[in-house]
Amino acid sequence: MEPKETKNRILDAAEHLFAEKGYHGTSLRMITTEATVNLAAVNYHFGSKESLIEAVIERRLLPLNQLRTKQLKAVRDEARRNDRAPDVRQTLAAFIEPTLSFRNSGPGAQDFIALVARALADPNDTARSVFINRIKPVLDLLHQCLAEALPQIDPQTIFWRLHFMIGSLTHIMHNLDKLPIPTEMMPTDNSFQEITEMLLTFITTGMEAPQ
Amino acid sequence: MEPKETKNRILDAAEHLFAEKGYHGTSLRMITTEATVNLAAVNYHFGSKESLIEAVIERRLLPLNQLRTKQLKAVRDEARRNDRAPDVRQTLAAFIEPTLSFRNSGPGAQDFIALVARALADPNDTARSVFINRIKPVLDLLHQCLAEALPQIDPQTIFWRLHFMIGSLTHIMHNLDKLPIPTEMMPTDNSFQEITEMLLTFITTGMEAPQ
DNA sequence: GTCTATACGATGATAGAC
DNA sequence: GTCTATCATCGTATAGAC
Repeated sequence: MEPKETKNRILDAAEHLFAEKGYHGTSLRMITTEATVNLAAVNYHFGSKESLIEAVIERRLLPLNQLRTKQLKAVRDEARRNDRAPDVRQTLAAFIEPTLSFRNSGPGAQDFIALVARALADPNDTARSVFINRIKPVLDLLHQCLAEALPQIDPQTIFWRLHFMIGSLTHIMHNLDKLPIPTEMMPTDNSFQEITEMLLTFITTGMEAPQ
Repeated sequence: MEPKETKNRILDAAEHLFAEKGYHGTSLRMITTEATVNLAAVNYHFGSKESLIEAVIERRLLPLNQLRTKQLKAVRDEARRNDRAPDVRQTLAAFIEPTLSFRNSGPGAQDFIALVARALADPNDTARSVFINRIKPVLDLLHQCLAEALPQIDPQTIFWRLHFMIGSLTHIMHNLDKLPIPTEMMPTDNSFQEITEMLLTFITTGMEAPQ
């Protein structure tokens, strides 16, 4: 078996199981069984269970953050070229849309989101600090763009509203297909796109609220 | 030892450890050691580990939901008596403020919030379904109040905005003292109250946004 | 009724031979 | 890279002391 093949099979299985059962709820045996590799292969390729979850997170997060950064800079630079402030909704969309299209890129991506949601809820998890450290530069850039877009609002207020936004985003991404949703509350079709628009309206309006 | 004393010691220790290490990360032996009771006391008083976490959740959640329900009904009935629509900010405050004052009621309450955040992130956790089932009636009441307050907005849209709000609320409650917050972003004093006001402004404005 | 000491079967982690 | 023997720890059950 090619070496890359083994590593990826382990990463896929780990992503899936960590998402479903949590870090402590998943054993190395479960992972290696699902990946149909030998138990000791994890220690061989990744060193430890803890390094494995770090690798799982970085594999997805690095390209995602690159895309977010690229889109944010595009919005900011376009506004600067035209000598005006960036549009708030456009700025927020530049951050949010990569997250959402990523979510629809496959079942592994949804597992990853569940994994991140877990990591954020875990006060001691190593996954938590990996995630937070990696996303901080993107958040700083987003904050800077919003400060340009909303000069009338205190940067401190923008900072907190940004965290309210992150709460809404992660909550809805993680719970969209897990919530007990009455049928009459479900948008008719292409529901995901509609809910995305609703979210964007909600947070854009909240972000622009007078102090 | 008084019988209630033992049960409460177990509940306190379980709340603390489940919040810190998660359900699977906590063993009954850790709990009974921290509570300085015998290992078998858990099974005697609660039957199983799973029943124990249910008891942990219900102990806090029932009074909290009663308070929320009472305040929501007060706002609604007051508005009806005066033959006008309920105020949106007041309605949201009736739901949110008990949560926040509860959070400040002691260290055990903060553990409980961390526990709930964990439960919400866990797709399979029994704690999750206990929490969701218990809070559903309150959410239904809140939805009904908001529909009265915002007749111009589609109930379906209100429903989703309500979930965006819950995301913001749980995220900020859980992460308030865990986020890496630059000192210049921290409100000068009584920060918790200020952040609450900011949250209320954010979600009220978002909730009232034109469709 | 309440608590304790102890045991059981299952399962996970790990080190060392190959 | 793989296999296996070994050990720790888990949740739970039970018998009996107070």
